[in-house]
Amino acid sequence: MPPHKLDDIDRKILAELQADGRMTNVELAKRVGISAPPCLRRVRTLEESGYIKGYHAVVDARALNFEVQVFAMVGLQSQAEVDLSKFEAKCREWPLVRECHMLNGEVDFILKCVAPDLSTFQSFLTGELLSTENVASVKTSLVIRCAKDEPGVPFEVLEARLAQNA
Amino acid sequence: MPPHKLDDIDRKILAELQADGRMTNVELAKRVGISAPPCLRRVRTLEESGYIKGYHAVVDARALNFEVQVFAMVGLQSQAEVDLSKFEAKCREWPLVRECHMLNGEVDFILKCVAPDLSTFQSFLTGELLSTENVASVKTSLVIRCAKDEPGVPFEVLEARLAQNA
DNA sequence: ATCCTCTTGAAATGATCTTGCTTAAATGAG
DNA sequence: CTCATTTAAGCAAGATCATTTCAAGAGGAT
Repeated sequence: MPPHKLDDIDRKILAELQADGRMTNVELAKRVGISAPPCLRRVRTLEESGYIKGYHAVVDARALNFEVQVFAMVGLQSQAEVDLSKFEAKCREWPLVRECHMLNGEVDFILKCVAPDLSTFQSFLTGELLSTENVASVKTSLVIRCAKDEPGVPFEVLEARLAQNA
Repeated sequence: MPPHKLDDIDRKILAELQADGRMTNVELAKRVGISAPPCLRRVRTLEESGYIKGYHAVVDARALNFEVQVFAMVGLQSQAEVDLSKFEAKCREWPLVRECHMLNGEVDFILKCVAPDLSTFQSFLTGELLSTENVASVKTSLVIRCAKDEPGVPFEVLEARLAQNA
């Protein structure tokens, strides 16, 4: 159910819910300029057709004593599809690994990891990551601080493109 | 208002809302084992004390024609605090840059970027990023595919640690 | 022009949110 | 150990919101 042309209102809904996922439907309807029932129908449609993949609360990791965030650049020995998939499956099992992206270039994967402290991460690194078969090299970088963290789509850019094509 | 000791119920609430940020309060209350009013009070407290930093809908970037995702490793010439801050401010202004993390090691920053297509990204890269003062080097890697993307805290790990300390 | 389809908005109903109050349990001082 | 204090739970009520139903209007095709 992927196609389903979006109109301006749909995009506004997506932008609003991306900014505040707990907004009530009446508030959302008011902001996008339609009444509540059609607004709710649109939201449901956007959910069912996959434009909205879920809703999440952003929890402060540091407040929960996860002090350490690390990017790990991983190189594998074999890049055969089977081996790539095996490594990805491992990543999905490791709770400390929150993101796993396959890249082009010299590095095969980049992982974003969290841990309560450095020693916890180190034991994961040596005990799990580095001792996984097919892992050739791992280069890690500690996150000192985060200047921006806004996952999602820049709707400003999207609107600009649409205005241009009109 | 950062302190405010969390108990088991609070952690359950955080875990549930991280998994489904749009859950109704009565459903949440049922899951964590208390009635609705105290549950809502706890959620409000968690929000006000900063444990919950916000709620967001996850929008499918690809469905909105953002086909390209790139990690950019940036090195600066000067690492004086003023210059670091200047670069971070730039990143906050660039809509294509969704995340900006300062790292230790040879690379100063890692950026996660999105773009509708490669050419859009390339013009951003050459026209903006590379022509910014103080930027010494940029190495980019295209994301081929994403095997895991679960921002947030691994509550399984948190619970395991607490059980151990008990 | 007429029918068909699709979407909207108003109204109604049921569920949820939210507040104030009461009560019970936990904590500490004497 | 007892009592005062504090903290949080549950209950009940009104307000708000979600969701369904349905009639009406816009747009397209015949």
